[in-house]
Formats: sequence, C-alpha cells, structure tokens
Amino acid sequence: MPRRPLVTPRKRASQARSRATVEALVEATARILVRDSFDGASTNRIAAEAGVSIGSLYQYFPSKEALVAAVIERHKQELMKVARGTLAKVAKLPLEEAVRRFVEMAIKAHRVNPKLHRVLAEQIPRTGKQKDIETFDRENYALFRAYLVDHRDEIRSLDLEVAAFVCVTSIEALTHAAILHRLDIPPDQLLPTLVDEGTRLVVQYLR
Amino acid sequence: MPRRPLVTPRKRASQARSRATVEALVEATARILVRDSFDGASTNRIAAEAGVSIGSLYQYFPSKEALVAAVIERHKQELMKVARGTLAKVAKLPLEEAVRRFVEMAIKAHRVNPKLHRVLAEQIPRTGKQKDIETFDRENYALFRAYLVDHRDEIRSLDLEVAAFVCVTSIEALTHAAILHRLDIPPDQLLPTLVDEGTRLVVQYLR
Amino acid sequence: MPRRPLVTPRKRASQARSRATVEALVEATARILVRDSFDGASTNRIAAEAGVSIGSLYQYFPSKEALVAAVIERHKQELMKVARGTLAKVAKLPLEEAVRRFVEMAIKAHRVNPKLHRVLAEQIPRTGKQKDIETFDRENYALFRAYLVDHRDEIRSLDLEVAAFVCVTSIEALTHAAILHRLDIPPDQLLPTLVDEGTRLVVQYLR
Amino acid sequence: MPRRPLVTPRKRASQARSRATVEALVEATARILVRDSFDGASTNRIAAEAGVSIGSLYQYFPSKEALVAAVIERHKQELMKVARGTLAKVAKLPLEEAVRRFVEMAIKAHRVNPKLHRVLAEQIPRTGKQKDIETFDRENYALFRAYLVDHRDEIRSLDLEVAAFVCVTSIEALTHAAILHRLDIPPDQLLPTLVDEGTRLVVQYLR
DNA sequence: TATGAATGAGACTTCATTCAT
DNA sequence: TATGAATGAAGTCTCATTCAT
Repeated sequence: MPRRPLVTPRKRASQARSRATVEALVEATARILVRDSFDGASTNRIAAEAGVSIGSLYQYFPSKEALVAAVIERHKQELMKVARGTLAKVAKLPLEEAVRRFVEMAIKAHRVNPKLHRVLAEQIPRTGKQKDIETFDRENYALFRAYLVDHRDEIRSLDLEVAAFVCVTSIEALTHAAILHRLDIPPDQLLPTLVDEGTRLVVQYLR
Repeated sequence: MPRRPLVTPRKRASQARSRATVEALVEATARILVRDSFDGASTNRIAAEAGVSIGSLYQYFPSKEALVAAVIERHKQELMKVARGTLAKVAKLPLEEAVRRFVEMAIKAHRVNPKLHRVLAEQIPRTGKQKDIETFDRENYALFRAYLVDHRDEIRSLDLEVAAFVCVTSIEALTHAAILHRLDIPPDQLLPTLVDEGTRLVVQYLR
Repeated sequence: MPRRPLVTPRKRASQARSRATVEALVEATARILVRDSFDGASTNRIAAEAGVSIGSLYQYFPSKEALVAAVIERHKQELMKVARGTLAKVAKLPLEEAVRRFVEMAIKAHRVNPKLHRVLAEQIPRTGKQKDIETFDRENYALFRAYLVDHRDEIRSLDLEVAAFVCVTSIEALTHAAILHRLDIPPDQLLPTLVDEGTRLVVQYLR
Repeated sequence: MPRRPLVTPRKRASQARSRATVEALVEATARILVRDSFDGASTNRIAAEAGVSIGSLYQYFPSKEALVAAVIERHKQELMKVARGTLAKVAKLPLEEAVRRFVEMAIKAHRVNPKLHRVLAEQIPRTGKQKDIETFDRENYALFRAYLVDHRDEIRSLDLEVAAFVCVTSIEALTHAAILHRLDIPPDQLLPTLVDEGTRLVVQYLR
C-alpha cells in the first residue's frame, strides 16, 4: 500500500503562495483604483500596496492592463453571481414582483463598491475588455430573457431579445445615474422611488 | 464725392489669427481623441496635428485637460442646440408623437460623432467637467419636464421631476448602448426598432 | 530773427518716451527681482509689469541679462553716490568718528533695499558683471584709501591698499551678514552693537 | 577540520550598487556645478555625467535642488571636519597663535575647491538650505566662542557671542574675497599678507 | 522565484527670443 | 516703432518594464 505523503507537496505549497500573491495584487489594484483612480495607479505603487516586489508583479501579470482586466473580471464575476442568484430566486414569481426584485438587485450591486464600479466603467474601454463587458451584458440579457420566456403569458407579444435589452439597459442606467451621480441625495428617499419607478417603467413596457 | 471711409468692422488681424489658432487646436484635439483616444492624445501630438507650435498651445490652454474640456464644451453646446430645437418643434405635439421625435433626436445626436461622444463620455470625470455635464443633464431634464408640464393632462399624475429623470435617462441609455456597443448591427433594422421600443417604454410609463 | 520752435521737437518727444520706456523696464525688473527672485523673472512678465510689449522690451534690451545688468548698474550707482557723499562729509573728521560714520553708511546702504541687494548679490556672477562689481569694490577701496592717505598720521604705518581692502571687506561682510541673515533680531539691539563693534574692529586694526 | 564559513559582512550587492549610484550622482553634480555653474546643470546632463539614467537620478533625488543640497551638505561636512580639527589642535595655544592657525585654516578651506565653494555660496539661497548654512555658521561661531571662553583672560571683557560673530564673519569674508575675487594675484604674495593682516585684525579687536 | 535597481521613451511645460503685421 | 502671436529648444519628471543578482 502506498505511503501517504507526510507533508503537503512542495509544489502545492508554492502554488498556494502564488495564488496568494496574485490575490494580493488584484486586491491592491482594486484598492488603489478606488483610492487614487486610474491615473494614480502605477504598477510600482500597486506592487508596494500588495507588499510584493515589482519583479514579482510582472511574474504574474504581463502588463498593467492585465492587472486591471483581472479586477474587472473579478468584479464582473461577483456581479454575475448576484444576478444569477436573484434570477433563480425570482423565477417563479409573477412579473411585477420579479421585476421589483430585479431592480432591487441592480441597486444592491451598484452599492457594493460604487467607486470601483465607476472607475471600472470608465476604464473598460481602455483595457480592450469591451468585449468582456459585452459578454457580461449579454449574459444579463440572457438571464432576463429566460425569465421572460417562462412568463410569456404575463406579457404582450414581443421580440424577447429586444425586450431584454430594453429592460436591462434601462434599469442599469437608472440605478447607475441615480447612485453614481446623485451621491448627494439621501438613499432613504432616493431608493424607494427608484424601485417603484423602475419597476413601473419595465412592467408597463412589457404588458 | 468723397468716398465713404472703410469702416467695415475689420477685426484686428492679430485677433483673427489667435482665434484661428484656438479653433485649430480644439479641432485637432477632437480629431486625435477620436483617432487615438485619450491616452494617445499628447499635447505635442495635438499641436502637430493643429499645425501649431507647442508653445502656442500653452499660450491658449494651460493643460491637456483644458483642451479636452474645450472639446467637451463645444460638443455639449452642439447637443444642447439640437435638444432645444427639437423640444421647441415638438412642444405642441401630442405625447406619443413628441416622445417619438425626442427619441429620434437622441439617436441623431449620438450618430453625429459617436466615437467622439464615447471618448468624451469616458473622459469627463477626468477633466473636472463632471459638474458641467450634470448641468447639461439637468437642462435636458428641465426641457423635457417643461414639455410634461404643458401636457399634464395627457399623463397620469406623478412627480414630473422624477418622471423627467426616468425618461431622459432611459432614452439616453438605450440609444447609447444601441449605437456605441452595437456598431455591428445594420442600422436599418436597429434604428426603427429602437425608436418604436423607446417610445413605447416612455409613453407607457407616463400614461 | 529765427522763430522759436513752438513745440518741443518730435525727435525730442520720442526720445523722452524712449527714456521713459527704458526706465519703466528697469524699474519693473527690479520690482520683479525683489518680488519673485531671479527665477520668477521672465522677460514676458517684466514687459507686462512695465506695461510694455515684449517686442518693445527687445527693442531696448538685447537680452534678459542686459536688463539685469542695467538694474545692477543702477543699484551700484546709487550705492556709489551714497559712498562718495559719506566720504566727502567725513574727510575732515578724526579716525574713530570717520569710521563710525562709514559703518553707519554701510548699514544704511544695505537697508535701502535689502531684498534687491541680496538678489543682485546672488545674480551678479551670472551676468558677467563680476568685473563691474570689482570695479565697484575697487572704487570703494579707493575712496577709503584716500581718507587713510589724508589721515596717515593717525594710523600705524602699513600698506594702505591692503588696509583699505581689509577694512572695507570686513565692514561690508559684517553688515551683510547681520542684516541679511539675521532679519529676525530686533534692529534696535542689533544695529548699535554692529556700529560699535565694527568701528572698534577697524580702528584697532588701523592704530 | 571544517572550514570556517564565510561570514564576512558582505553587504548586499544591491545596496552597494545603489550607494555607488548616489555617490556618482553627487560627484557629477559637483563637477558640473564647477564646470557649467548652476544654470548649465540640468538633471539630464548630471545623469549623463554620472553615467546613470535619468530615471535612476529621480529614484534617489526628487529634484535638481535636492541634488545641489546634497553637494552642499557634503561640502559643509568636509569644512566642518576641518574646522573642528583645527579648533581642537589650537585649543591650548595662546590667542595670537590660535587666531593665526584659524585664519590659515579658513584659507585652506577656501582653496580646496574654490570654484565649487563659490557656486555653492551663490546657490544656497535657492535650495532652501539657507537654514542649513546658518546652522553651519552657528556651529562655527560656537566653536570659536568655545575657544574664547577658555581664553577669557587673554582678551578684554566683551559679549563672546558677538565677538565670535565679528571674528568669524570677518575672517571668512577676507579669505573669501581674497581668494575668490583675486584669483589673478599670485598666492605666494597674497596669502602671507592675508594671514598677517587677518590675525592682526582679530587679535587687536579682541584685546 | 523573488528582488528592486536601473532604464529611457516620452509626457508636460516654460520662456527667451523672433517676426509678421 | 510698437505689438503680441508664434516659436521650439530645452528642462523637469514619471512610470511601465527589464534584468542582474
């Protein structure tokens, strides 16, 4: 019978370390992006913030863009997880209730890390990650479209592809504008209105 | 008979010259912004493109940001002119027709110089012109709100401030997303749909 | 009988204007040198301060150095006038009294425009006016030497050339150091001490 | 017998490398200051002279002024070492002999690198190192004052603070003027006179 | 693999000076 | 002669990236 190895394999250990380093770098990039915005984020500063040498940074990321892309990717995954979760929970609910939950989710997503969201939104075109974001949007559309397919009988007859685009884009824009450009308005007044009006906008459009 | 003295308001040659220089610089900035995006736009390159020495550039604009801000300002003025014109022409029309025209205008505005529009949209936060753009948005809201006030009886009772925000933001987002992120789709299919759906979205929401 | 010209000759008028322009430029240079020190003094700024176009500036002064040289020259002439006046008034006084007056004069000279004095002192090497300043020093030495020659019997026998160098240099250094580097010390304590000690230093040396 | 491990405190190679770079930069700055004076000393030129990239220069010195300040500091330290050494050697000597040695030291200090001394003297106000230089002067005063305190009985009763200021300033000025502005005079005539007269000036003043 | 010193292209900007009007 | 727009060399400094240790 083969002996059980006594220690975790070296390889393993170093892989774990690598992963920690990568994680630290992505974290540091996000933090600096938030704190200093894109122009203040130099690779040297990121390395320092991550407690990693600049040489190591380039061991794991071939360029600054790659680092930003990783942050975008991570943020995107988080948002997608939230979106998928919500859609799943909402799948059986009737139209109005489902839309309302969907709007609430959009708001919540924006409020997780609004500054990061804003910086990324601005920087995406630069990183050549535009495609990525479109993928993201498309999955969002697809998720919403799936709901619509299941609830075809609650809505008027229309091209569901187009409908998903219209609804998702509108909700996204309303929450984005409301939250990023209206940070002055106290949320306890803004948000309920936003939910009500967003819901109405979409529901009326679909019926 | 004595000849009338030449009193044509001949602008001082030098003034004309400097205005031409300023104009050339703003033009060149816009062109380069479109061609190379913000990061490719160095003051040296802008000056070269404008056929002007770098020294002259700094005689009129204290920084690269100032140049971009001037382009933004110019673009904004153009858009505002279009918006004001449209709203004026539309003031007497019934709701559905007015909204349709409004959507068409939004599309037209985006199609004038979409790449410039996109780059500016991205660069605005950087130039400290955020305030400016919010002013712009607010005037847009105000224009639309004025229409709503005049046609109060065609719509349900609701806070017109909020209504203007919801409608303008949605239309803007739909056209922006459709035109900037979907440059691949043939316009002859996209645009009619966009007009129809956008109009329906807003009209249903307001009624 | 020749008619008296009714107006001052044109030529004259323009010459007067020229002189005024030159004067304004030198004045402005001195003012800016004091206010902004040498590095802040650009020709464009000087022209503006003088209310003269940059083109005119170069009509009268071939370079920035020439402007500074003119300021130095003017300052030097003022100091020399004071020095000559003092020496004349002092020529008949006995040694101790004469030296005391001389020290007082050195202090007064430094206090006329200490900031200008300091800036010029720093900038002289740059303007190639070093020679000029040595001329200045030499005339100072010569003036003091002349006094010593007249009062040979009040002092011990020594090379008067050397004596003048030692005395003038020491007095100059004491006042310079005391006034420029000790602006914090209240003058009502500093100056009397300075006069007493400077006088004693020189008188003891000469006797 | 096991070999002793090599425990020579081998400095980390990288540290040695950076110290060499810093050293080369300061050296180069001094050299260029002497050769081209302050205005001819650009950071690019300094880097080139040091055989170092401009990037490295800015890794260690945040500005041109910082570089000059470093040169000043180094020069100051050298002078201070000489001054302390001399004062120590002279502490037990009687007044006249001590002063003579002190004057000789001042001359020697000026003759080490007179051109550098001159340029630095001119540039000090610019580097914000004025305070530093006053510290330097004050330590000089203090050193000389300490001698005077120990030899109080050889001199008349007077404020030793003031006395130190008068003596040190005078000696410094005489040597400075003699050596920097009279480079034409052959030293074998100038220097002995300078020592004799400087000594006499100070000794007579103190007695 | 980690380190961090070194690199250098290139960005922004200033200012003495020229020259067309 | 006055004007001031225009010039462009030259300066300071940053930062993504490389590479010797």
